[in-house]
Amino acid sequence: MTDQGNAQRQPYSPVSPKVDFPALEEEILSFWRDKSIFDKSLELRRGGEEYVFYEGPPTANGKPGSHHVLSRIFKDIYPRYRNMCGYSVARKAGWDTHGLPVELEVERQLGIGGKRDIEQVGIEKFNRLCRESIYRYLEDWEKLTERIAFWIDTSDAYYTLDSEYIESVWWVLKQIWDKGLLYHDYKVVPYCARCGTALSSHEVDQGYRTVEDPSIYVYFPLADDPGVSLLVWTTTPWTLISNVAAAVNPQIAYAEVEHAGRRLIMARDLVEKVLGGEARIVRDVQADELAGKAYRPPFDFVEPQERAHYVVTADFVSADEGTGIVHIAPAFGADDLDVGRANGLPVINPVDEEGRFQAQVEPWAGSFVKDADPRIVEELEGRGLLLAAVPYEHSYPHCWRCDTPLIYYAKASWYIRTTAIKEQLLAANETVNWYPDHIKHGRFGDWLENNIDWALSRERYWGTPLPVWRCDEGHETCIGSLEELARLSREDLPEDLDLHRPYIDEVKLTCPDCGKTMERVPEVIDAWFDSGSMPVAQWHYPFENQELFKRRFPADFICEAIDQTRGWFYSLMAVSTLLFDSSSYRNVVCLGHILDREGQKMSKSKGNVVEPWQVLDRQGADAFRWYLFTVSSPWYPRRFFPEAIDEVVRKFMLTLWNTYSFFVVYANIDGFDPGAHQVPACERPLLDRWLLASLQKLVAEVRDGLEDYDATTSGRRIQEFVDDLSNWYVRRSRRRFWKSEEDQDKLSAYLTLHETLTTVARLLAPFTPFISEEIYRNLVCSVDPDAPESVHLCDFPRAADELEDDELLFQMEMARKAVNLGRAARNKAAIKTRQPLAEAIIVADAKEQQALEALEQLVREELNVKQVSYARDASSLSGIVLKPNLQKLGPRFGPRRPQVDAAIAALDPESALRLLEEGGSLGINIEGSEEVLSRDEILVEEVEREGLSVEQQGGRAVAIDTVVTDELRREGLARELVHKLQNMRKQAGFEIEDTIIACFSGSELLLDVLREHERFFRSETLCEEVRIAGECRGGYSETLSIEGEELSVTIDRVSA
RNA sequence: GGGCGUAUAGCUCAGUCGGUUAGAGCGCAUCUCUGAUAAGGAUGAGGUCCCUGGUUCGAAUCCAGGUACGCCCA
Repeated sequence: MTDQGNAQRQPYSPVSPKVDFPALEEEILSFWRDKSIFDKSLELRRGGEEYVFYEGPPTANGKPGSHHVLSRIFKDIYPRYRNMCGYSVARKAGWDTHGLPVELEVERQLGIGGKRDIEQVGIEKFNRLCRESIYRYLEDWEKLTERIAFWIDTSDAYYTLDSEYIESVWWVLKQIWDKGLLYHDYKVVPYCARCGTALSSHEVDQGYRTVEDPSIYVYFPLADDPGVSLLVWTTTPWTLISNVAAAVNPQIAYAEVEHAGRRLIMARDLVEKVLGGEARIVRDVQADELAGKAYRPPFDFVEPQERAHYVVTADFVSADEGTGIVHIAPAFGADDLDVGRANGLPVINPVDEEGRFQAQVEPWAGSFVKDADPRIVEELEGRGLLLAAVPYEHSYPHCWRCDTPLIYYAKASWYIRTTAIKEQLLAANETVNWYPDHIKHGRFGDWLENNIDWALSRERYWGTPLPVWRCDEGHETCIGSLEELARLSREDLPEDLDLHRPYIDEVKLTCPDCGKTMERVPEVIDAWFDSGSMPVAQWHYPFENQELFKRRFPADFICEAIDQTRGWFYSLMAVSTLLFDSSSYRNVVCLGHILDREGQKMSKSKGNVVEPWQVLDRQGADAFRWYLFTVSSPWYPRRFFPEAIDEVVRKFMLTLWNTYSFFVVYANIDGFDPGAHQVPACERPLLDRWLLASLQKLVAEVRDGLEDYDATTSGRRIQEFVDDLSNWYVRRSRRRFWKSEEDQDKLSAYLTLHETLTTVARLLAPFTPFISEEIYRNLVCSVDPDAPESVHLCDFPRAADELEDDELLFQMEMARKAVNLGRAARNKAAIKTRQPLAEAIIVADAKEQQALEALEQLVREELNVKQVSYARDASSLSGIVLKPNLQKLGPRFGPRRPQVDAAIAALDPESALRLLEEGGSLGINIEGSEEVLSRDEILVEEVEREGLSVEQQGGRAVAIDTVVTDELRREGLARELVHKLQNMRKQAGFEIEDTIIACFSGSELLLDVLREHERFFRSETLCEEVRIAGECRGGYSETLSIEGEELSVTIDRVSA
């Protein structure tokens, strides 16, 4: 260590207390880039135990938002932590590139809508545009990913559109096919006529809206008795054209009713609700009696091929609403199709794939079915078949992208029979740790319990083609590899065959069964199947990387938002259970959503979206990360707005930064090099040992938290520690760094603070990778050329047992509590801390007293008292006064009462009270006569003892002696002078280490104080010379006013 | 319509097994400390612990029903 004042060797880069975090982060980003730190961090741990992370591929179909920052930083922190713990943690990025959202983006771009338009454009061009659209947004994603320091290898990303990826997905499907679990069947599905595709259930639910539809009551006259009609209710008039039956429930009681000159049949319980009071019940009717009865259908555009238009029975018919008789159109309802199958009813479907009536429905041919509703209603009314039409408000699904009302439509689709592996799925789920754990048997477990077959196919263009080929004979084959495709192909495959449509559709196969030509079925598959296949497909398994796959299956950790329970969390588990009868992940963190300031969901349409760049450019990525890690449990929905981050910056980032900058400022002044000195921890002062003990506890707690995927608790603990570090350790130690002697005490302080800051930097590395890198590089790399060049190449700290010291932690806790109470007592007495006082009395039991005695000097300094003494209980700190109970004594003594008052006041309150409480009699002398007072004639009031100020809380108490003697006052004035001079130095713009000359004139009292405390004054203010009433030339002058005394002061720097 | 989750100070959040006067930070007011700090300390104002009912000696906490918001499903 060099002598202060000598030529300085500054070991560290100077640090400004003012810091621009975003600019700092940009510098660090380029350091990471230049030195390939991420790659080095992977290389460093190669060969270590694998910790496997799977990236759930985001759909790069738009710019990333704040919620993506949330998921990406949580995906970042645990792998970073494991990497620092020595695990080998590969981080392969991935992109979900297929699916309807991409197609819609391109449709918008082209200004077209619907499948017919797309086919006019041409599938080739359309799919090319889809591919380009993905790459356009990828750049935004990669930029954000780098900026928030999500370390993931985007250069080695998997893309679901790659041929290798598709080949693996085909292989997966082939496995399922071979198990007989892939099948083709008609089902009624929610269908968007505009997009020309069925929607999966998770797509459907995104578009429910409350709308008003017509609901109508229609007469179905009985064929053999047209005077009597079934009364049928429906909210989809357009489906009446496809009506083939009417269903009744055997459990419901029906009745024949007379109403407005007609005879009607309907559920008995609904008569009044539907028809009102005018209806008259003619007779009860059993459902059995109705079954089989034929009726006249409302429309006859289509001639049914099988027997139709009669009453059937079905359990799903309810008497909650409508009429208890349900019209059946198997083409347009799931229940209807089931009933139709059970009764051999025909499927009448005069609606094309765009949702328009076909030519045979002459009056409305070409109309979208729902648009035809009003005209259908008019027609029915005109023919006297309509009882009533009333507007009906209900929640109806709309296409989540184009907002077209969905229709339920019988379509042939491909399914995976996941219901066949339900037990295996449930068993696989048992092996998974869910965070939060209620998801496991709650939302996710329930979903598995109620599993339905996976509707796999989509009648679209931009997706992984379904690898099933079919010949005219109806033979089908599923292709599981390119090799197999080439083998069965009638022609040689082009070298660089694009496996997407339309190219794949041109590949014709030879049927292995009959030798005829096979063509591919037209469907592509659900994009969720792509992402669910990533454990194998990302490695092009099983065609390559068999070993790698084995090592990296299943994942130790995945992380997505809560909405993925039915999305990726499910598709991953379903695929791996189908293939390997195992879950593909062991731990899953399930994040909540980000809401706006009002707790409302962020959405473009509400305009309440917070753009991540707003935060990144202004407050920085570390602040953003720290906020999201620590503000609340990640699985709770959290409210978010940019100002919320300001607090994090002030409270945490700047506190840490200033502690760091404090160290650098003084270490540079002293040329402190940690490598050149050693003071064993056990020989360091108490405060240092306390900080180190406290740090060990922190390290252990942070590790525990991160092991348990709880970054929030770990982060909050670090924040508390940094607060203690800055506002207790550094504040308490300030003069140790600042003093001019260079002894073991000063060295200990430097060593302790250096060790602590570098440990905290390593602890923080997974949380806030930028600021920890800055601190580490400046504090470690500057002085140790052999140290790793980045904090991210360091080992995560381990608690050092030998530094732990629970007793010391307890002692400090006691001391800090005593100090807090003592300060409060000062405050109450309005005596500023700068004024020294004689004594503080602390109430403590024997154990606490022992603890306090160990830290007594610290307590004395903090409270600025000359002496600390102890008391066992608080009663000794306060006094009591006895007062006459006027209500009792007034009547008793009358006019003599003032003398009674005086006599009571003259008593020694403590002993008098003791006497009374022990049952003795208290005698007083009133004008010569002895009077005895009882306990209830006396009131006891507690008062503060003269000359003491007491503060207590929860059984603890501290009193301070408030008597300021002249000597104490003069000492206080000396400190006041020092304080003012320090402010002057700051005002004058002097450097911390500048020495000065000071000249004074004015108040004799203050000049006296100055003479008396000159040594103290000079050492505190680095003043080489005090000139009283002397001449000062130049420099900086002020006239100080201290307690009404005026003093002119001039200070000047002593040139070096 | 059903399932899951959330609701505590103006704001952001803690609150252990049901147990004393429900806490912290921010913000506000008053005071105070300070040659690292954009900071620190003290005090104060600020609470229908979402509502209703129940269990209990005792409920923010447990139970039932509701409300609002979010997610999932229909």
